[in-house]
Amino acid sequence: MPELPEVECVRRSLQRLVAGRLIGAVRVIRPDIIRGESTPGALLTGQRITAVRRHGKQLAVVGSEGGCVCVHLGMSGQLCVMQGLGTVKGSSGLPDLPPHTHVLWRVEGGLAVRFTDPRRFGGLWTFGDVDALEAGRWSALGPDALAITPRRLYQGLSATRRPIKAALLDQNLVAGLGNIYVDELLFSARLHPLMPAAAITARQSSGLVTRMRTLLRGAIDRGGSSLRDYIDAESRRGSQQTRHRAYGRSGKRCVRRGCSGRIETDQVAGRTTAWCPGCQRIGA
DNA sequence: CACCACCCCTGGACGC
DNA sequence: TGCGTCCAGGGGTGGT
Repeated sequence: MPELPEVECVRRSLQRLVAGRLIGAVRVIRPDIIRGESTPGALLTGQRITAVRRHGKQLAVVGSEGGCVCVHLGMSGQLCVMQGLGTVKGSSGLPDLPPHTHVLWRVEGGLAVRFTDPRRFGGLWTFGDVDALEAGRWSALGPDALAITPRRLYQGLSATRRPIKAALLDQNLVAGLGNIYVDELLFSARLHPLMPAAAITARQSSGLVTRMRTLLRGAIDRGGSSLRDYIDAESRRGSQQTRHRAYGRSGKRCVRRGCSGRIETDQVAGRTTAWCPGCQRIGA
């Protein structure tokens, strides 16, 4: 579900609400979504949350004893802070949890953080420390999409024969873009999704980096794209979906002034891809 | 090595 | 109302 802007919004809301607080207990409802050690200690019980970090679409909750839990939301995952758990609710003494809640952390101050994921494409990965996460799970990821340099993107794109859409979706090349934001980025840069990645010029590549930053930062400012079920850790929806110019606009008129094209869709790199045949070109 | 097809799961929208 | 089909923002893996 979530791409870089949505994951960053979750990170910020978690940071605001639970950073500095002590994790009191953890309840694991579905153990099979956890990879690595799944003891209470590995899940940060007894540790204070010192930071919530992000690389691409992945989050890492870091504990005061060095422990680290990497969270990947997949397509349908949510990390949500629940409030008002200071008092006992219901006869069971447990809060009403939404379906598909797999892990629940109790946090100091009557709070709880729940990980919910109906499709279970997401999951949790525990590490002894941040270094182990970076040397392990995050080591193959490319630079974060908000930090990649024009030179690095150019090198990455030049080295593959794939269409540019497939290359930009590859998290090992650049981390954080998904199907929505790649289509929006290519629309913004007027590049056709089937253009061979290696055909890009250094100039076009640095233009892509500039547009990528503007697009992603703007989306973060608007709280991300809420197409169906995306909400941040405070259950807030975003509004970036109202700004999409290619994604989800199949058959509609291109919004560019002077362009008479209609948005077309087809499968590229196994994903539904939307572009304007009028202003997105393979060459120049 | 690089790439593609396929698989993993559930829920919502739609057609009959 | 109910059932079948298709589709969805994620990634990993095995085969060519």
